[in-house]
Amino acid sequence: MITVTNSEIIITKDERFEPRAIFECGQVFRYERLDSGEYHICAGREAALIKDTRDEYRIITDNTTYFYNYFDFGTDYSKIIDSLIDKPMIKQSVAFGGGIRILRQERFECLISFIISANNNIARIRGIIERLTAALGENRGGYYTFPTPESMANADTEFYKMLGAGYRARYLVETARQVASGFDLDSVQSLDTKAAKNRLMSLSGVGSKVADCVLLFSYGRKDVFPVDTWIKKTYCKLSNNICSTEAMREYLLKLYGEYAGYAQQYLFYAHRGGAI
DNA sequence: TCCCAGGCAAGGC
DNA sequence: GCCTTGCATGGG
Repeated sequence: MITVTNSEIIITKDERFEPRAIFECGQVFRYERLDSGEYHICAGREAALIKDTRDEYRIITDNTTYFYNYFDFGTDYSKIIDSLIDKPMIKQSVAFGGGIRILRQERFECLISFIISANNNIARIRGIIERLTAALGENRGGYYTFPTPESMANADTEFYKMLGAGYRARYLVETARQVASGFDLDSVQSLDTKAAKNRLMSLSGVGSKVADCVLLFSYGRKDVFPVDTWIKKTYCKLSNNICSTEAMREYLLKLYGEYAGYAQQYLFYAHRGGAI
């Protein structure tokens, strides 16, 4: 059961909702696990604290409407799992990470985050994003908002190198400037998935994998299948030895169908986490 | 230490 | 079109 008040969202533990799985499955980077086991999460201009009590989780925030949508509480995950569970390779992954929810993230934040993610590791990605928000975000007393396209467009490549972005610095400048000067991220939603992907890939630093992640995590598209190095390593063997990135992506997309994006997250989290 | 990371762009064929 | 190569950085 999910209960919403004006200061918290309460989720009983029989729901598909597991903070550790949701935050540590690699879909998002602006979270912190506190010593208490609570999670502090920043998203766009908002923030929330997720508490774990004996019988329920409580999302403490002054914007419950935002986080109700952010955590995708309008979607029935048990139904999705039911439709996936008999497909190949999925059962153990769901047993491990069945509490994942695919977050509905801010588009620009998600785009920038996954440009930074290219050929990078999660610990470093988090550090770069943290320094980026501290430098260009707005201080809201305890946390920073994600920078606007305009503020990012006004910085130069040297600035992003200073944050540790390395050779991605140029991509960040170019993409921020494209978005700030008229590339309409919202209008991409009206396109079908293939056209939306091509549109996103016209941005600097956005290739097939980053575009899939952005579509999955901030456009609610589930007919995508991001293939990264972990998926590649694991599924070369399990995909009929179809091992080139694009061929594997097509194969797994077709195999899991309309819910491929969910399947991908369950598989990624379980395999990368070493559970399988 | 040395390998590697939620890949991409550019250049060669 | 497909394949190869170079790439900045720091975590483990």
